[in-house]
Amino acid sequence: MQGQGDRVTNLRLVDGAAGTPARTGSAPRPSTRTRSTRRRRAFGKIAKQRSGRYQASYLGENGERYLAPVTFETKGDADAWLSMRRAELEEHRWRPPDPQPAETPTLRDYSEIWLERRRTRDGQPLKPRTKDLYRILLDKQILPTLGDRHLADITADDIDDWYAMLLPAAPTRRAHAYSLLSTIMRSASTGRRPLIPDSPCKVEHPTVLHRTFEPKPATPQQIAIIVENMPDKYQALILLSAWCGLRWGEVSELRRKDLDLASMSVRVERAVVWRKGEATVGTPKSRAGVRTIALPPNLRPALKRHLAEHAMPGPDGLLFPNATKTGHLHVNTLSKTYHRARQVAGRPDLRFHDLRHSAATMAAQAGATLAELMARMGHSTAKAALVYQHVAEGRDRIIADRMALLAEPGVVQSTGIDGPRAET
DNA sequence: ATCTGGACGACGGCAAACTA
DNA sequence: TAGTTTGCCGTCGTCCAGAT
Repeated sequence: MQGQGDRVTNLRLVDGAAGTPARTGSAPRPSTRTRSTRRRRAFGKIAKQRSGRYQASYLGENGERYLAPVTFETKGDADAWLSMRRAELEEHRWRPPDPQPAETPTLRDYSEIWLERRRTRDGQPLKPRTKDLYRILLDKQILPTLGDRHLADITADDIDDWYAMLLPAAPTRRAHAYSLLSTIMRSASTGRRPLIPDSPCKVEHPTVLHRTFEPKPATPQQIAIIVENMPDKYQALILLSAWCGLRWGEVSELRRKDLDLASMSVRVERAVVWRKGEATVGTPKSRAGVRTIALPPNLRPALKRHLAEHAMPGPDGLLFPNATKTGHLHVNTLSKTYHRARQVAGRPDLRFHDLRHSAATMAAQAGATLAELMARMGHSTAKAALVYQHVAEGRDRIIADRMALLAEPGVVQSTGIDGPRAET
């Protein structure tokens, strides 16, 4: 049904296609040639373009002239296409082509290519997790509703309706889906050869409102209780997460060579990502994630014991291998024991990642400057680190109290803060 | 034979972090 | 700041080994 031709009113679009190869999903490619090319044409017209390609047109039942949606490489191909239209007319199968331009690909076709070719701003392919997410968003949220629509047919109203239909109960997913569709449509409307004049994604305030992030750090006492209640082989892992702020992907990729008990430091230069049951070692989340962190001396005995009893052998031996000692530890492995341990510590709300927040808060309370905190946590922007500085602002009270001591020597005041010190 | 708990994979969901 | 990219969390289900 598609590909019979377009009204002359769509001439501009057709002209735009002249000189370019036939677009996908357009006219069926004729495979046969007719013998009538030398005779005067009884049906339709074939015009040679400046590009050297051939453009076919014919009169429909309604007397209106229709152009083939693509130009042809040879005159024979154009002729064959006309023969097919002629047969349709003679057998009364002919229908006027869809008034909407049909030569833009469907959203499904376009997004498949888009996903394969997409590069981040620095020219890298998408990370596997991101590609997985986009795949799911396309398959579950976007394509079932809009996949068969041609790009040029999708209106802002369609997008509004689709957006309204998405489950508001899952705001993040909804925002992601919209954001992805918006990006794809923008790609289609820009570049060297835009397929549509403008992106139809016009939803106002589509993105989820960012909540203010409030870390609820654990105290050193709570951390100690959690550690005590973890199986022996995971205790050092909790300590490193809670005191050095390592992310899960970072701590589970640590190897013997990364840990230096002589200088009491740990080197973070790799992270592991799980995808479809497979662990992949890559770079940390950000470039600033590569760092060396000084270890609080209080961790030494536990780390030493861990190296002796649980880590895999050799400099490349994983510090925290899986049960069979054949590979990386899966995050879910810890969940049950960790949940039990945090319950005992009276902190059922403390997620594993909050251990990292605890480390940052303690570092800030111990007097780390913004730059020191960023380096320690592997933050590349100040935004995240500032949160912890804010949390530790009680330090200002201490400073003020101590300043008062300077004025009144001999008067001892409580600081009111029993905050942790990195050197304890 | 049944139960229990550890390990871990899949998946839906949210938040953190980065960048223009 | 908005938009984009990436990682983490909780839950459910399955498999398996050891205990009852």
